[in-house]
Amino acid sequence: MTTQEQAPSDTSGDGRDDADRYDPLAVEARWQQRWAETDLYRTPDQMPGRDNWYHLTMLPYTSGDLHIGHWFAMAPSDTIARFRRMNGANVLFPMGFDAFGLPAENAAIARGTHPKDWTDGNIERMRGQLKRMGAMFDWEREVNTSAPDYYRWTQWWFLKLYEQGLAYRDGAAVNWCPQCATVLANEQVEDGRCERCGDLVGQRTMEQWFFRITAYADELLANEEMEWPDHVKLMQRNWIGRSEGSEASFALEQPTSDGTDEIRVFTTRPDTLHGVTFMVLAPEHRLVAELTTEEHREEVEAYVQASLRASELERQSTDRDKTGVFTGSYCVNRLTGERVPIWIADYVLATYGTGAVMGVPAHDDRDFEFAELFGLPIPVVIAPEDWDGEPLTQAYLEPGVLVNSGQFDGTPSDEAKGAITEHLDANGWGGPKVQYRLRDWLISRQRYWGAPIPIVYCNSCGTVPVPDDQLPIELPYDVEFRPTGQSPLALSEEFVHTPCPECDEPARRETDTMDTFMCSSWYFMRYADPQDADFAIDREIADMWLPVDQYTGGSEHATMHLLYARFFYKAARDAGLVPDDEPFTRYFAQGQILGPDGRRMSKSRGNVVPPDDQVERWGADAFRAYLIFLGPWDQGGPYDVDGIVGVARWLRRAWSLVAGEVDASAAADAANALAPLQEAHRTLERVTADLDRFQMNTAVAALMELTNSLARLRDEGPVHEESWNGALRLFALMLAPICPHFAEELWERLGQPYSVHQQAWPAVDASLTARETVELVVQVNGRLRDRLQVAPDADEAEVRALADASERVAAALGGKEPQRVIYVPGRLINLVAG
RNA sequence: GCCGAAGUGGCGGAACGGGUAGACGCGACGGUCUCAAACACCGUUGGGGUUCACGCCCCGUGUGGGUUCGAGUCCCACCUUCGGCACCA
Repeated sequence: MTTQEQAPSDTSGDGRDDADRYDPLAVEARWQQRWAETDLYRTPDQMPGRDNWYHLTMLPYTSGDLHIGHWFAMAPSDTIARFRRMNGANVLFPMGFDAFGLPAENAAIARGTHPKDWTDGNIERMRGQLKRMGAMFDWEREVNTSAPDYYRWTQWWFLKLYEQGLAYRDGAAVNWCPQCATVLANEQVEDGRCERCGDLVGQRTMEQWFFRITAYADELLANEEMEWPDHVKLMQRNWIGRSEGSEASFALEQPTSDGTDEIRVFTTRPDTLHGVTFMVLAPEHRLVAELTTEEHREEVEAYVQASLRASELERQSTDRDKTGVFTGSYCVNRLTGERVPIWIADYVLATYGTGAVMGVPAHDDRDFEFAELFGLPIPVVIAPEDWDGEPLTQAYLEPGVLVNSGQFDGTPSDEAKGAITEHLDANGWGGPKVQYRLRDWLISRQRYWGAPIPIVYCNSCGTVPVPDDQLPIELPYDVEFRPTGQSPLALSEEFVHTPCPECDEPARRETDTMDTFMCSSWYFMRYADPQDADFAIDREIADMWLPVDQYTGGSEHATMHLLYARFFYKAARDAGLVPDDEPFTRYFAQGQILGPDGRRMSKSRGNVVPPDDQVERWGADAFRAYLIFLGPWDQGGPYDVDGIVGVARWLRRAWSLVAGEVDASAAADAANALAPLQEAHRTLERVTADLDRFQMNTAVAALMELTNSLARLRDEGPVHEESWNGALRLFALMLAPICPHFAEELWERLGQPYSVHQQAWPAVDASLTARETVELVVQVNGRLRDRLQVAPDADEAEVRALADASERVAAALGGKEPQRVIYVPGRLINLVAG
C-alpha cells in the first residue's frame, strides 16, 4: 500500500483555500515524536492532586504482527484511559508482551530459527506497530514475560505457591496433544482438540505439577459483586460447576489385595440409592485390575486398552452408543444388602468425583441407556405422579415419592435426599459432599519455550525447591528444542545436573516448563513495579496501584486467563503480597471484530484485513475512530473496508472548520452569537455521558453532528468569533481521547498551549444547553397528528389550547370531544376520543 | 440436549426507567467540479398510495398473541442466528 497522491489543487468545490489539507501521516508522525520527546505519557506512581487509576488492556501474544483484533481491543481502551486521565486521574495504562509459549516454538521449528530470536524480532515489530496506534502507553513499564528478569519472578511465584501448599506433583491421566507433544490443562482442550493446534487430544498418565485452584473454588464462585459482564461471571460459575450431593460407600464383596474394601461414589441423587442395580468404574480407575476376575480379564483389558487409545473427542461424544464390560466382581448396596455387579465403561470420567458412579437406570438417562443395552434391571424407586406400576420407557428424572425404598417409602424425593444422606452419615457409609467440575490447574509443559519449574530432585532430600537467591533458573539457549514427548531441557546435561540445594550432592533439575498462563496471571502486578530487582512487586507500590480498576479484553479468556489470574491473586493475597481480594475490580469484554464477510478473520478464508494497511491509507486516528464508530464495543462485528471513508471524510471536514476560511468577527449577528457554543455544549453533554458508559460509537456520531452543525452555521453567514473559537476548542478537547493526534494538531492551530492531552475534560454549561422551545407531539388516539413548538415547561392547559387550535388535530378528532388527555411535558400530548 | 445473548432500511447501527422509529455513517441514485475520475463537493434515499404542487394517508422494528391512551422497548408462545458448556453422575 502506497501513500495516496494528493489532489493537485482546490477540489473542495466551495472555493475555500485548501492548500493546507489534512495529511494524517504527517500529523501523526509529528505528534508521536513530540509526545515521546516530552515524556507525555510517563506515569509516576503518585501525582499530587490526582488519584491513581489503573486501566489495563490485555497484552498481546507475540505472534508476529498486530492484527485488527488487537486494534479493536486496544484503541477503544486507550480512548477510555485518556478520558479518565482528562477527568483528573493519574492513569496507569501499560503495555507488554506475552512471549513464552508453544506458538513461538512451533513457528521457530517451521522457519528453522530459534524461539528466542523469533520472539524478540516479533516484539520489535509489534512494539513499532503499537506505537503507531498513538495510545498513551507508558513504555517505560513494558514487560516481556520471556525475559529472565521477568520469568525469574514467575519462578518465584511458583515457589510461593509451593510454600503455601498450592503447588503439588501428582501422577494422573492428563490431556496429551500429540502434535504439540505436551500435556494441556483442561481449559486448553476445546471440543476434544488442542486449543492451539487443533489436533485430537488423547490421554496419558504422567507425573505432573498442578496448582490447587480448587482450594479457592468457593471464593472464585462468589463473583456476584464484581463489576464484570454477567455472561462472563456466569461462564465462570458454570465452569467451576459446584454440585451438592452425597458420597456413598458400597462394600466390596471381596476386599482387594491392598486391603481396599469399598467403592465410594458421588451422587446428587441420594434419594435414588435404593434403585442401584449396577456400579460403573472409569476404565482408568485404580481398582479395575484388582476387581477383574480371571474369566473376564481378557475382555476387560481389551476394553481398557481401547479406551486409553481413544481420543478425547471420541470419548466425549454424547451421541455415541454406550459401551462397557462386566468385571466379574460385585459390591453390596449397604442400604438394601443387594449384590451389585461392577462394570467398567468409558462414559464414566476418571477425573470427576471418585471415578466411579452408581447406576440408577430408572432415574438417570445415561444409566437407563446402559441398563437397557446390557439387560440390567430397572426398578422404579421414585414414583411418577400417576404411575401405574408399569415399567418405564425412559428414565424418570422429576421429583416424586419414594417407593421400593424400605423405611423411606412415601417420603417426597426432595426430603429423602437429606434423610438418606443423614442415614449414610449415621452409619459411617458416607455423608454430604460438594463436588466441583473445576479441576486443579495442570501447569507442566514438556516444551522448551517457557519458564523452567524451579524444582530439584535429590535422591536423599527428595523434591527440593530452588532457593530464591538461585533464581532465575535460566533457559539455556543452545538446546535441541524439537518436541519429542519429553522436555527438550531433559536433553541438556548441563541443565539437568545440579547440586542439591540442601545437601549439595548431585541431583537433577525438573525439566518441564510452566504453562504460559502462569506468566500472564501476574503481569499486571509487574507493570506497577517493572524494574524491581528485589521483589516481584513492592508491597507499597502494590497498594498504590492494585487491584486493577478497569480491565478490558476478550471474553474468550473467561475460563482461562481471567480465572487463573483471580486464583493467583487470592494466593498472593494470602501470602500478604497484594491488597484486596480480586485482581480486576471492573472488567469489560469487547466483542470480536470479524472479516468483511462476517466470519472470523483467517488466512485460509482470505478475509484478513491487515491493520497496517488501514493505518497507512487512512491514518491511525481515522482507523481508531472507525473501529469505535462501527457499533457497540461489546458487540464487535464485521469490518467493512469501505465504511472507514465516512470517518476520513468527517475528519477532513472537521479540519476545514479550523484550517479553512471562516467569516468570523466579534460583531457578528448578535441573535445567533451563542449558537456555535450552544451546539458544542449540547454535544459535550452527550459525549460525556457516552464515554462514561463506554458507548463510544454514539459519542463519535454526536461529534459528527457537531461538525455538521458548525459547518452549517459557517455557511449560513458570519459567525461570532469568540463563540466559534470556543466551540472549536471544545471540539478538540472532546476529540482528544478518540483521535489523539488530530485533536493535538487542532489544539495547536487554535493557539492553545501543549498539550491537549494535559487538559481537563470540560464542564457542561447548563445555561448554554437549555432550550427556549421544544418540539412537542400531538397525538389523537395514540397516532401522531401534529407537532407544536412550546416552552419546555409549558403547562397542560397551554398545550391543550394550542392542540385544540390545530386544524389537523380537529380533522383527526372528527368533531368528537376527547374523553381523556395524557400530557407528558416536553414530549407529547395525547387526546383520546372514544 | 442445557445455559446465555441477540433479531430494527440494501448494509453497520441510533432510539436514558413505554412517549416523534430509522440519529450518525456506508452504499445507491441525481447533480457539481473535471478531458476523465475519486479518498472531492452538494442533494435525495424504509415500503406503498395520493396530489400539478406545499402536502396528506396507510403499512412498517423475526413470527403469532396479549397488556396499555400509547409497545422496537413490558408479558406469553414460537422461529432464527451467535456464544458458552456438553455422558461432570
